[in-house]
Amino acid sequence: MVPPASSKLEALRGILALEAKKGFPDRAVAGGVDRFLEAWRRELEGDAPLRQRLEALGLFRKPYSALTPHERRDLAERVWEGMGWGPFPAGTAVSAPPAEPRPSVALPAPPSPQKEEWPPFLQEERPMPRGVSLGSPVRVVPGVGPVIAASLEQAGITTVRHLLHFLPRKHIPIFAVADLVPEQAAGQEVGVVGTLWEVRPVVITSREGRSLPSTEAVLGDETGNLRVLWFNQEYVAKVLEAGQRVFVTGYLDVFAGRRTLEAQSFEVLEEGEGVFRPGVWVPVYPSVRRARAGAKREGRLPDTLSPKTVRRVVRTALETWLPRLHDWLPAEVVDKVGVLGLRYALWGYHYPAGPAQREEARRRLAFNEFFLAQLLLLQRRHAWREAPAPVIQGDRRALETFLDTLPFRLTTGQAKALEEILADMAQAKPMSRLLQGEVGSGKTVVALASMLMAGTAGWQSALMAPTEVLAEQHFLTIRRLLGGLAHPLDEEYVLGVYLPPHPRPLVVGLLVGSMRSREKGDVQERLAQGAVDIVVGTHALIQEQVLIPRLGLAVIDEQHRFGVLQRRALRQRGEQVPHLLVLSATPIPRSLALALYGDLDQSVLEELPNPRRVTTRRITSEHLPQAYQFIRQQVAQGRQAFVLCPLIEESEALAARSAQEEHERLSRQVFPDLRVGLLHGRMALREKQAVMERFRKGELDILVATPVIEVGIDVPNATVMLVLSAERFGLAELHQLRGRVGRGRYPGYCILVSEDPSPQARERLEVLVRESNGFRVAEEDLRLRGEGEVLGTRQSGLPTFRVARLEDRDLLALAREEAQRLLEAYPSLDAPHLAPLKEELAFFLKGAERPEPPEVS
DNA sequence: CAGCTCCATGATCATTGGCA
DNA sequence: GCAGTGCTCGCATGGAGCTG
DNA sequence: GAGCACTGC
Repeated sequence: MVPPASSKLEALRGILALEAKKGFPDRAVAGGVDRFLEAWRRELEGDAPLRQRLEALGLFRKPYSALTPHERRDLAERVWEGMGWGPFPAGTAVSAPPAEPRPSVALPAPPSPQKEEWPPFLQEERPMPRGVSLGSPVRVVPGVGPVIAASLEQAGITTVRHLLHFLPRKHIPIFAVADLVPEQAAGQEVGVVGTLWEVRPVVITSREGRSLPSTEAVLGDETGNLRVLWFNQEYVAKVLEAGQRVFVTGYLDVFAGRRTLEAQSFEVLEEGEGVFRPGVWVPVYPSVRRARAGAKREGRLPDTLSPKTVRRVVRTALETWLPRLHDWLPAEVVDKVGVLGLRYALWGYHYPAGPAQREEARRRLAFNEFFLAQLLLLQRRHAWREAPAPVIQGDRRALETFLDTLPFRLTTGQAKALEEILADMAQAKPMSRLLQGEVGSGKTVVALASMLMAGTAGWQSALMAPTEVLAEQHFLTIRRLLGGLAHPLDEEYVLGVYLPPHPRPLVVGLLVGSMRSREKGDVQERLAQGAVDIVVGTHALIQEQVLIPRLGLAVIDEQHRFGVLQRRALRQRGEQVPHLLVLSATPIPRSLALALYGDLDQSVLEELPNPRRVTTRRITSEHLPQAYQFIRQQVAQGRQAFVLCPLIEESEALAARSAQEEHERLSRQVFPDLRVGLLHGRMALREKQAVMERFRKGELDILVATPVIEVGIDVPNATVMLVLSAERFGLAELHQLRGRVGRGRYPGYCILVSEDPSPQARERLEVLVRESNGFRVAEEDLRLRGEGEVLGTRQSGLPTFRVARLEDRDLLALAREEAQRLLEAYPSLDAPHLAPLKEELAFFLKGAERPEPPEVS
């Protein structure tokens, strides 16, 4: 029921004290003191003695708001003494007589007046209790029983260490009441800490007439008061009572002119719980699914652990373990780099006392990621290069022959990269090199030249692509590049060329899963006999029982996907460790490449052999007719056009369908008079080859395609690239795609069609309109994805970077340096004092094993 | 298209009465 | 294992955006 | 009010 009216005495006391402190501005109660008084007076009907007493003191005589500050002070003092509350709090002087109450805007209200202090318990140094360590199961955390433990484990959190590293999804800022203005708190969940002055049940009738038994409360801190409302939660009124200190989160709303907090959760605070105070950010963790315990009544059991539970568990883990946490990063590194100690970083990432703390904490954790990653990469590199590789010195004259038959000359970049590769292969140490350059920069030529050279030296090579489609593309490209040579052998899947003065023809074979088994067997057999010098394929190459006895050079086209694990598998493929060349089509800024490919040397193809002139524009589908008109014009001038339909990842079928539909539509309705072709990944290789051939020859005017054409199509006469649903593509991908046009004598046009009105989507695409340099596009892309989407995720068999960001390049460089230094001193990290580090490294590495997708189809 | 998660929303009143 | 005690946590629903 | 952790058997 309604609390007795007298319980409001405490509230009144608080209000008066607060008014006194601030100089009687009538701001202690949202909506004015009068609002409070009036409501109260009504309730006092049932308590005549008290009412009379108060009236005698003059409390209800005139509206509070009508009094001058001096009169208010007199009144307050009178009431205070009259009620026997002891000496009246002196407070500040009455607010300066600019008689008018200050306009509320004049309150500047610094958002977080507190200093960002660290909780003192972090400094304590306590020994780890016996039998317990960071690796102990979560069960050992006080408050975690079988159910919670099982739930956490299901979410991949099995040990205390996991708990400490279970990072918040976001934070809820705690505000001082006065700072809680709609402009500050708009839309986001906010927290407030304060004392309850009043709690009462209210019934709210929803618009549809349902009645929601709810709870209303007034909460105050030193800066003001706030109405708090719990919809449909009557029990709150029974649980909370006036006088308690609570922490409440919710959404700020202004209803009928009053600020109201729509509560989401609350927590009663014990005395001295200092964690919750204005300025601090409270973590919100990803929700954890509740483990279905013994099939107890499933009725009305939320199937997720409550956020509060998760928060509590993590917090007790932090509080219990941080004081005993030993920083595994050597102290001199911590000092030199100038990052926080591990304890502070972990605490600060969970419960930062302000933005500065959070950023500092984040930087330390980012450094962790970089540092551990570098250790892994460097170790990996070391391991790779430990075993001897064949010394390969090809026939230079044969190389000349090949280069001479090309319709173009190598750029200086290509020539340089090739020399680097050849030099590496001539060493007895396995090459470990990354060749970077966007599509069209001529990576394939370089790779092919290298493989041919290996062939002339009597060694086999394998070129591996992440998907069958790409493997086929590579094969076709190679076939074209070898076009100028004599072909003693020219089958669908096998191709042989003479490379004078090398006496024996060099044979290139294709090997992908979808080939007929007879042909597959054929290629495999020849491969095993050493009769195929260069094999192009997918993982099938290394996963199935394919023997490549004289494998000397492995080239991996790392289209974002290929993991280090596969690289490792390569090792066992031949009789020796092959040289390794990794191709990457995504230009990555050099500094960043270290983070992902730190185990590889780098060759970069910066310039394009044929700089394109491509004009790029962004339109919405309203303007499609004009775009079609434009295509029509170009075709009339003898040019050709691509129309690209998005590939929805993992769903070749869908993409094929949408491409089919588009093809249908264009050929029937839009361009019935033109020759429109269709190309998608589901078509048989033979068909694809035929379609592309026709397009190349100019027998088709328009080619509707899926991103199959990303690689390998080179049709100088094509000038228009129309991309539908462009927002579904990555920027780098789009950049590559537009590289498909404007290759010949004619300028190219890229038209990006996108409906997405969001500013982000627009800005992304605008980058392409503005930038023509692939590296800069990539950089912009990374920058825009920034914040949340970090370093391109699971690129190279490394764990995902979770907190590291692009802006942390400085840290990356430092991490690399320190990792190198450390490994020089302790190559296998065996020193006793590095044991914790090794342990952490293992923990970090585990993050890499899980997300590696099997990648079979 | 489905199945998840996450996130936002959900609602009002009463201001009197009248005298040493 | 099992029961008893004492603790903490506790709304409902619909729409939106993401992943498979 | 229910589930859960924890305690003591």
